[in-house]
Amino acid sequence: MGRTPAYEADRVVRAAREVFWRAGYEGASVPALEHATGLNRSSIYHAFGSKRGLFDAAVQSYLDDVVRPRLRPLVAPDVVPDAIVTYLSGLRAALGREGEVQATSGCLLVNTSCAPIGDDDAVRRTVADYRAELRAAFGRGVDARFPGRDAAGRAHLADACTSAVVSAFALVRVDPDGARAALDSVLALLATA
Amino acid sequence: MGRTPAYEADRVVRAAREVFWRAGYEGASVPALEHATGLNRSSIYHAFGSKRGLFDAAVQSYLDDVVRPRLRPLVAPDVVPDAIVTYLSGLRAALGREGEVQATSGCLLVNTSCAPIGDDDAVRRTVADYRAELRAAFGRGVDARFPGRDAAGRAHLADACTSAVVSAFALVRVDPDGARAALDSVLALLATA
DNA sequence: TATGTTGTGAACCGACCGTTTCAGAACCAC
DNA sequence: GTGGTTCTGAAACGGTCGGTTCACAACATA
Repeated sequence: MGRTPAYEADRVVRAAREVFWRAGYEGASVPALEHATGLNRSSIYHAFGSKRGLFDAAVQSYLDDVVRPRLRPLVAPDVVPDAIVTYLSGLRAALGREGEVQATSGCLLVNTSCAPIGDDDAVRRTVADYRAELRAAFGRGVDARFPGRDAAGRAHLADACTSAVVSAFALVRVDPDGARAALDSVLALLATA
Repeated sequence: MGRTPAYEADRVVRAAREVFWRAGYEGASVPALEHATGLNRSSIYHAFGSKRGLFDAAVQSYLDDVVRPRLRPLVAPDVVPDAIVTYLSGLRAALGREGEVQATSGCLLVNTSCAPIGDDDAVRRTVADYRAELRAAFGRGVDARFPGRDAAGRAHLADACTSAVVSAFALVRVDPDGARAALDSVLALLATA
C-alpha cells in the first residue's frame, strides 16, 4: 500500500479554499498554499497534480460546504415563507462580521468570475451553474413567500434577489455599506405583503 | 526644455486601460503594457512612476471617458423619462457585442473590487464612490420615469437597477446570458406604468 | 554651436512564479 | 526481515515579475 498520508484531504482543501477566496486564483502563491495547508509543495502536487487541481477541489468544497448548506432551506421539498428572508438577512449579517472571509472577500465564485481565470471554459460553466442555482433557490423562496402573486412579478423579485446577492458579493470588499444596502433593499421588497 | 515625448499621453493611458480592464491590475504584466502602449518601460516609469501610477491614470480615464459620458443623460439638469431605459438597454446591447471589452471583461472597477487590489484604501474609496455615482444617477432616472410613485418605491427600484448593473458586470465574463437576464428583469420593471 | 534638460532603448537587477526532481522516510504484503 | 509502493522534504528548474540603471538621442535655450 505504501506510506500513510500525514494530512486529512478535507482539511487541506478547506485551508486552500480560504487562500483562493481571499487572494484569487492567480494571487494565491504556492508558498501561501503550503503555509495554509501545512503541506510541502511536493505533497500538494502529488495529491492534486497542479495549483489548478487544488483550486478545482477548493471550488467543489466551496459549493458543497459553503453554498449549498445555506441554500438548503430554499431547495427543500417544502419551503417556508420566511426562508428567503432568513437567507438574505443571514447573509447581510455575515457581510458585517469583520474578519470573516465573506465580509472581507465576498464570494469565491464571483471573484473568480471577475478575474482572467474566468475565461477558462470549465470555470465559466461552474460559475454560470452557480448563478442558476442561486436564481432557482430564490425563485422557490419568493414563490413560497408570495404564493398569490402573479408569476411575472415573482420572477422579477427572484431576479432582484439574485442581482442583489451577486452585487453585494462583488462590492463588499470595497463598499460594505453599499453591499448591505443592496440586501436591505430587496429585504424591504420581501417584507411588504 | 529637453526632448519631446514621442507619445500622446491620452493614447497611452487609454491603451493601458484596456489591458488592466481585461487582465486586472495584478494580471497586467509590464511587457503587456509596453506592447499595448507602444512605450518602453523606461518611458512608462518615467511618465507614471510605477505600474500602480499607470493604473491610477487608467482608472481616472475609465471614469472620465467611459463611465461618465454614458451616465450624462441621467445627471443632466433635466432628465428625460426614457433616460434610464436608454442607458440599461444600451448596456444590454453592449454586453452582447462579442469582442468588445465590456462584453468580455465587464467593468474595470467591479473587477478591481473583486481582486486583492480592492483592499487598497484609495482603490476602495474610488470604487465605493463609483457605486454611489451609479446609484444617484439611477435614482434620478427612476424619479424622472415615475414621478408619481412614492419615494420608497422609487428608491427600491433605483437600488434594483444598481444591483442589476453591478451583477451583470460581475457575471458577463462567465455568463453573458445571465448578465443580460438581470438587465432584462429591471427593464421589465421600468416598462410597466 | 555649446549647454542643460528631458525622453528613450537595452540590458540588467533580485525576487518570486509554478513546477519538477530525487533521495529517503514510512507504510503494506510477504 | 525484504521488496514494493506511497508520501515527504529540500533543493533546484527555467521563466517571469516589477523596477532600476545608464548611455545616448532629441529638443529648448543661450
